[in-house]
Amino acid sequence: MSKTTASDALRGSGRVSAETRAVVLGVADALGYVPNGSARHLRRASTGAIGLHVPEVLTRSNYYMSFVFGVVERAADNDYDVTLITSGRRRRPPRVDGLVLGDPLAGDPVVDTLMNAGLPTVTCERLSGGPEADGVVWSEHAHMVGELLDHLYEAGARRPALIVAGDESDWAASVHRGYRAWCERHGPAPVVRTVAFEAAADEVRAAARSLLAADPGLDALICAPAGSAAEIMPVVKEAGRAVGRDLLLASCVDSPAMRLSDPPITAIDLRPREAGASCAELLFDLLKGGSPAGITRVHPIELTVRASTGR
Amino acid sequence: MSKTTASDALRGSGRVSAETRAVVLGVADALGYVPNGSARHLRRASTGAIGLHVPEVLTRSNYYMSFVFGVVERAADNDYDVTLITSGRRRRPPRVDGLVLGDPLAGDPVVDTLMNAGLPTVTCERLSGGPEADGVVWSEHAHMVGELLDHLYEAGARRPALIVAGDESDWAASVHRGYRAWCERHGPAPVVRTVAFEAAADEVRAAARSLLAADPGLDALICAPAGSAAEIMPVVKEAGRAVGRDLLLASCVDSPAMRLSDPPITAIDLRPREAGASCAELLFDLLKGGSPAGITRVHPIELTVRASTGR
DNA sequence: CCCGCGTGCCGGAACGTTCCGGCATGCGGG
DNA sequence: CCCGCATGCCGGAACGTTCCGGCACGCGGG
Repeated sequence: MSKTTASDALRGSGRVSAETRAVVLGVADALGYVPNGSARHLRRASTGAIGLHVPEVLTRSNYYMSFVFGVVERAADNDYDVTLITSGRRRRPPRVDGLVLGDPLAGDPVVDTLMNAGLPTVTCERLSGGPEADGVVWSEHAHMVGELLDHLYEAGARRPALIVAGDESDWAASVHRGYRAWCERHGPAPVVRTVAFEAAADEVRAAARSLLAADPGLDALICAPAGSAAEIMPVVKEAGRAVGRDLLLASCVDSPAMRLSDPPITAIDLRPREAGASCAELLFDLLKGGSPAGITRVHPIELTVRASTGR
Repeated sequence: MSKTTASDALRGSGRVSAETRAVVLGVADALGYVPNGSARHLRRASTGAIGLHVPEVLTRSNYYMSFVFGVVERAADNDYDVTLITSGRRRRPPRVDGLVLGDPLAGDPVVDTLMNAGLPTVTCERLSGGPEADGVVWSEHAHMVGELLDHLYEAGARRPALIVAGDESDWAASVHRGYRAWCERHGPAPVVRTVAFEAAADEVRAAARSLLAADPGLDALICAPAGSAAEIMPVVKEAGRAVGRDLLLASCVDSPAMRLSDPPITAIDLRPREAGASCAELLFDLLKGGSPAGITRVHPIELTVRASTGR
């Protein structure tokens, strides 16, 4: 019983008779053998892990939490570990076989470093401005914002405004674009306020206040940043407006806070867990050579209508 | 120039003259040399990574998100990677040097597996019932709940009730214990409703509704589960109560949702990021042999008073 | 009978690092 | 002068796995 035979039996490779394999598996199990990852990866010139980076945004959205769990789940299916990469002081290139970047922000130094690490990389949404990743999973936000605006229009809104983050995030840029395109098609002049991607509630509230004060004719408001639609509720009340009645309100990111708001807020369900899984899956396809570099996949999203847009 | 000398120079070990070291470092830098982690770990019989598990709770709290970032940050300081371990189908023991378990729930099969993996382990809060981890970081929740109740008492509350998760979480158990101890000291009969650790909003609301209906004399309510205090707002209004006036409301877990609620809700700031960092730090102390197994550390928490308890 | 081939198994090298022991040199003290 | 020791450097083995090439055996066909 040589190590080679044992190795072949355990991995199901090479030429081993069925009975020998059974014996090997039995013994391995009895001895509680577990292969040494470092040795395996040394030999195979791989690491058995993928890196995951998400913007460190401390909002009340569970978007990234779900996204992360999606990535980890799919990685586990492929017998890969997931190593978190944060924006802290970075040392040498991370010891991983590939990278998943959730919502990479243009200008983020960590993102730049990672994109230039020479590793197979998948981004969730494009990195605007920068180089294209080897794989991209994206959703049709612009289109979906159009559908959302159609829905608001049907519910009676004629002057919808938008609060959105800046263009460093491709997601925000798409939302913005979709909004302007819709306005172009349907006549109303765009009314937009831009806030920081990681905007605190105060900033979003100030934007909402300014919008409501500037234009009393405003009859609908789309709050793009995660969780922010719920946060501007007090401002709306303060302005004497009733959400779902004389002001329709919607969010571009669904979350429990939307469902549980009073009234519940219409939102776009980005299905973050599935998005994470899709990113991981695409990365493994790239690693296995099953997909060519430069591939993109569309991740479907859904509009969830609630009382805040007049049911 | 032998590999040994190069290795010694790069790691700053062995006997190498200053000038040789300088040369080695210079060349390594020029060539863009980065040591192979697998080979290093194979030789050293380590993995260079720690495992991190948190309950997969999809609430609107950013507690675990912050906790995770705290762990990753401190691990990076120690040149360690962090591998996420979720509740998905587990395979062989994870390839890590140690484990951090955030809020391990008694009866969680993944937690049991990890605790029995024979790896150095640190838990944030105890694992009630199970074996003790090699290191524990905990906070004085029971005491802090006492302080919170003192504060409510000063604000006029005489019949405070509690909504809390079950005892599978040591945190919830401590909160519960602190509440009962305070009642013991101050006279009022305890009024408690228990919900699931991962309770959805509906369940918490039902508990709140039941409490308010059962006892009209109730003048304060502590909602322990993360985020839930904000979620029961509609129920309170529905019952014709005014938060901060005739019903004081507080949460045992602070979050943006508490700060941004209307009125803002008094809450206990658990300082999750620091808690994560503390767990990682304790684990590294254990790994280095600097601390004996069985050690515990107290993580300080703070009461943040807001308008929901009458300013 | 002999050759060729398929099957089952194995030895050895290789992956890149660390560590143990040893060698050469130079210097100071007895 | 010789011995001992400190310093600087190095060779080789080892970590546990995978993979290449090869060996032995049995069988079927020419």
